[in-house]
Amino acid sequence: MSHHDQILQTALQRFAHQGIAATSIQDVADHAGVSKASVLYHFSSKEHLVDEVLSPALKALETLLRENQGLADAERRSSFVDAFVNFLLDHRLASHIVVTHPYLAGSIASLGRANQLMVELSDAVSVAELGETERLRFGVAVSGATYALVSAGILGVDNRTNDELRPLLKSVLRQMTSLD
Amino acid sequence: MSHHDQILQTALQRFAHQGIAATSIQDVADHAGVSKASVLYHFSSKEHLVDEVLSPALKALETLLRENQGLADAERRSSFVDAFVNFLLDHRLASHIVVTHPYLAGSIASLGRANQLMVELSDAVSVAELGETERLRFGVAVSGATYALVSAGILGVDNRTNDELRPLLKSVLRQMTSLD
DNA sequence: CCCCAAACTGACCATTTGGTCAGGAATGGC
DNA sequence: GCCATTCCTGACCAAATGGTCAGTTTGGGG
Repeated sequence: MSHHDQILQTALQRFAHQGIAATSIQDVADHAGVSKASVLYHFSSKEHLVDEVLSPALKALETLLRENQGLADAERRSSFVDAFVNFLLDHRLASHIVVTHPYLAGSIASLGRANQLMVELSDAVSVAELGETERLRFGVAVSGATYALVSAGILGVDNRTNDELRPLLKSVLRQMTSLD
Repeated sequence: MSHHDQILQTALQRFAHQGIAATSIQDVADHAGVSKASVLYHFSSKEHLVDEVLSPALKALETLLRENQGLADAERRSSFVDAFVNFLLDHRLASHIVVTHPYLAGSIASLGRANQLMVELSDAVSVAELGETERLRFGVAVSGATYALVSAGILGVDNRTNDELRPLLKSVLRQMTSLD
């Protein structure tokens, strides 16, 4: 693997494991086996490094949102639940980073964008015909799935493989959002 | 208000608003209107300051856990849901801090303790008689409520007062955990 | 009024941070 | 073999951080 990609992958793990603020460029460099100056050669600043790290997850989230506009009927909400679970499982570390850094949204572009997408996502869910209770239920289910997957150990769930987890989580979310 | 309490209250807000790592002692001092040395006079280190800030929420969580041992039957789970919603609404900022700083659990005692309590809490929920699906559903509901309340704006929910939110959230959680 | 302990502070320190820069390897096209 | 471009690094810098300390202010009890 190229140094470029090695740094990206290491940074993803370090940011998710220690938090962005507590992860210095030096720390990323050490764990990636390169010099600190090399990290800054490939990614001109720490902020750009975070942006590149989150980029794949952001693209996936944008696609998910584009393809699930207006979840008016139960059928579309059902397909949305499936797609969202897939997204979470495919981008667990990136989701962890986004969820645990709401306060950096103002200073790091990609985190701001991620939060914006989450708002759009909740808007898409909050179509008028759903009542207040139903909206809250849907929101709690979606954010619950996010947090449950993202937080280590709390549910004793993270020692499962993605493939074990996928159908279980989809089933639970369908029940909770009254899709079954 | 005494300087001591003024610093505590300011620190709670700053930690929740900016994250612990990104909030310097100087920052807390400035916003509290005291000197940095004064902060370190009252709380001998940043770590101790965090501990004191989280202390009331931790005590409340310990009480909640003690009074809801073994949620074997539906009745007890019902009272647990109510108590947990009350806890979240009474300690929103502290919950925010705990939820967004899982990676500091190893270096800050109170955050470690908070995570430990969350594990105990999920253990208490995971009684044997509940099936795998039910456990996951209960966990998603609880963590969903946590995250929904804690994350600003995502659900458009945080401009409500606690008193508006309390019955709504309790109702939703009861539905989701099949208590109604 | 005096005194002493508690409260508070400015100055200071070692360390770490994000970032710059000038220069040294490596690499591929000619 | 040579050259240019890309890759990579050690040395360096200004700023900020957590924390110490010696000393000043403050306020209540005798």
